[in-house]
Amino acid sequence: MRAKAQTMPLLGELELAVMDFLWKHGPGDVRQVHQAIGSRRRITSNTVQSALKRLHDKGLTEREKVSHAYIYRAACSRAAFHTRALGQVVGELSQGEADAVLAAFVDIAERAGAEQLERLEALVAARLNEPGAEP
Amino acid sequence: MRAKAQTMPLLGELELAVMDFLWKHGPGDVRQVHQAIGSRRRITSNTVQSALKRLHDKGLTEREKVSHAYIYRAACSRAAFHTRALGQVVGELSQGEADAVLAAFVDIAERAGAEQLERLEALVAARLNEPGAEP
DNA sequence: CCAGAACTCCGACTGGCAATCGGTTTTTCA
DNA sequence: TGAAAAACCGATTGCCAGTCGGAGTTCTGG
Repeated sequence: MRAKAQTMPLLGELELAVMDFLWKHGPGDVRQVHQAIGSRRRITSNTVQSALKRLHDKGLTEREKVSHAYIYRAACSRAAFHTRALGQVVGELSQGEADAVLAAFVDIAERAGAEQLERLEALVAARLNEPGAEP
Repeated sequence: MRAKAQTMPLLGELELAVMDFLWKHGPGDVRQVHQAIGSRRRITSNTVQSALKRLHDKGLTEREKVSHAYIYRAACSRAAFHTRALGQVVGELSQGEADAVLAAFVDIAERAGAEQLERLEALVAARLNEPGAEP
């Protein structure tokens, strides 16, 4: 029964919320993360800790033991994560149909507003002009 | 235990293969699909039928009973599906960070080759010039 | 020095989904 | 009418996220 094996980079909702917190507010311990996103969900800090742990197992967070508690921080930037996640989905979709994926993305950008299309245009232009450069 | 609830458009590997077949070769019955993608995987046609059925439950295939057998066909174009799937992932990722997603996508396009970047540029330009128009 | 607070770890359970079949019923048609 | 082809149903397996409870571990203040 294969399927989700190579699908590692996709996260659950709580996991994503946790990463979001780390990206927005920087490193934090379980208490802080739970305070920020866990308490309003009515979940125990244990649940938050499990999420942090799973994220750590997946290599998405790094941690450092400060006294007796771990301080977690995102192991990659939001941008890098986006690239990985999108890349994965795109890879699954574009079985030799790269064009279709490009078109689909442009659709989405357009739907998000004309200004997004313009931003996209600018980004592409920038890349075309100067190759090489990553986060 | 929420999480994958709104994540409907994401498919398993077999399901994706089945959709791929339908997009490439047009409508087909269980036998044909199994012949094409199931036999080389050493799975019974029952398994293929289950996949087709699940896809039908999800609204991704439509079917018509021809004599006693169903003829399945994709309920949406590959492009539409790509747009939905990508849109979903993008939506999950871009919690107010639309820009980052755009940049990530450009990264991917670039990684796929400079010609992809140029295609992307062309697509964007086309959209900017004439708004409105879809398959 | 020690009790209790603050943490971490581990394991269990639930719910859900894809894959995969086997067995049963229904439909065809020679 | 009876065998063959199909559809349908339901069970099983594996995996994963979410959620805790409880059992150790480490501080820390009195």
